[in-house]
Amino acid sequence: MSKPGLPQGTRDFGPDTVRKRNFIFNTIRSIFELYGFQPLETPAMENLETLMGKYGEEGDKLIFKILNNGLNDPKNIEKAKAGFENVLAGRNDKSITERALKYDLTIPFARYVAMNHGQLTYPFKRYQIQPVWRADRPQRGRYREFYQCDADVVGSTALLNEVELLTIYSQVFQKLGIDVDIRINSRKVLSGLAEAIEETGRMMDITIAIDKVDKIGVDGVKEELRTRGLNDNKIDQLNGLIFFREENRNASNLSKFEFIKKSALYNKSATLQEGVKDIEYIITQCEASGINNIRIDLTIARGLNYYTGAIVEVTAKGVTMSSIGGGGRYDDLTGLFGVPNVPGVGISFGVDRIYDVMEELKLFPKDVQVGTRVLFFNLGSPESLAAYSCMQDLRKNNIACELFHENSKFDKQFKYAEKKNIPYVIIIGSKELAEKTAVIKDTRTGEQITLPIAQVGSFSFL
RNA sequence: GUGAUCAUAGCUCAGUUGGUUAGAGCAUCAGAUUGUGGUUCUGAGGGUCGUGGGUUCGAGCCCCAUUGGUCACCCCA
Repeated sequence: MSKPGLPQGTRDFGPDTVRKRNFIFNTIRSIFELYGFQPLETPAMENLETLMGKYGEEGDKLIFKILNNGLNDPKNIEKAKAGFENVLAGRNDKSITERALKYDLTIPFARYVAMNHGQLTYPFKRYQIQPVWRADRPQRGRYREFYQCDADVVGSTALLNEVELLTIYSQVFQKLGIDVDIRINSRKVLSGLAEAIEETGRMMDITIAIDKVDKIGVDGVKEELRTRGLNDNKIDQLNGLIFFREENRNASNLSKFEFIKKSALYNKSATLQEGVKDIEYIITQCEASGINNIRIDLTIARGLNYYTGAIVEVTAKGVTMSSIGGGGRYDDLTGLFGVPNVPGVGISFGVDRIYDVMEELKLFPKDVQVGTRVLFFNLGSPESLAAYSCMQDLRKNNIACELFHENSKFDKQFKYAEKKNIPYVIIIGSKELAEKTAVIKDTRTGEQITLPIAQVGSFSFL
């Protein structure tokens, strides 16, 4: 038997980590609930065909496929061999695999909406907190199993939904203490730009290229556009807007809008105008309610295929970590599953990256580590029986406590309390037992008081 | 999927051009100290050097493969 291990890109979470993660989950969940979203859960696996083709070419490659059972059954072997040839040719084959681990929460949600659209009350607002899996090569901030926390609204085209979702972003990150940039763009703007330079078919090429401006700079983007088949004339037309980002990074949103509207391309595409107006509305509304960390950014693209309207991406300031949240509007996601005309918009929180950011910036409050509030010392048989009954009284009052498992030295029992970050110890020894008292000690301050045992239950362990 | 880099005690790491029984700090356990901890002192346990091959008289060190971590690309939460 060799040493046990974990599959690449997966992790165990110890007690401390789980508590910190729960702090994030609880924060997000409470805000989702506050805004009227309802919980939903879907299976870890979906039928492969539900997922395929929804995330772009790259996305399809990263879907974890599940091998069918019973391939070695004599009656399946011939079919499996033929199917495997198909797989080797780079295609999927139902005789080999027909299920896969879910890749995100949005597509399974769309599948759910399509299956239940008759029963749902629209607009349907749901939130979902579950793991997803991607067969990516792991690196910083990238895992093969990670949690997403999504909130989506389907059945409404109102931009008010976008405003509300952005408000949720703002509020959650404020509660977590993370200073963030929320960048917004619209697929309409991107496709409008492609339309304006008469390259409608190259919209993805254009967006992928300009999305890299942070990394490779303006000249790099131009080169990338060139290799993706745009001629210099068209690149120059886009150039103004690419430079727009570089040179006016910190300009106000208002001046950015003016800049875009002045652009020669603006009048060439109704889609572009529509996109700009959408964003203008969203930002104006957000700013009106005091949210001022949303910036228009023409270079965010978002890789997922299904977005059609506003798109948004959240990054943390002060750390080198890619986006910790993202989302956008999709006009017809359920159409892929046979139910047309159900528009939606949603956001996602990447809990694992949020965790990494909070760890790096030391943003977790100290008290998330407190589980047990009171440790009863074990000082012998009759003493521990008295302690046990006192402890049960506290537990009835909802105070988490435990009795040290054996009669060990004081030193050892104190160290246990210290390690587990337990704020109070209660000492009932032979002297206290005789006097029917207990010593309550605050391990943080070292202060201690002696109380009659009967009064311990009414002590406030803060 | 492509490329780079790393892997030595529970943790963080030393380990010289390949040379005898592989070290330190922290942690753990025991004792100095049998009712008030986090200090100090003394001692102890713990590693077939990620795994599998190879070169060599001899490998923690060199070579190949493999697994895992990290980083970049691709892409993304």
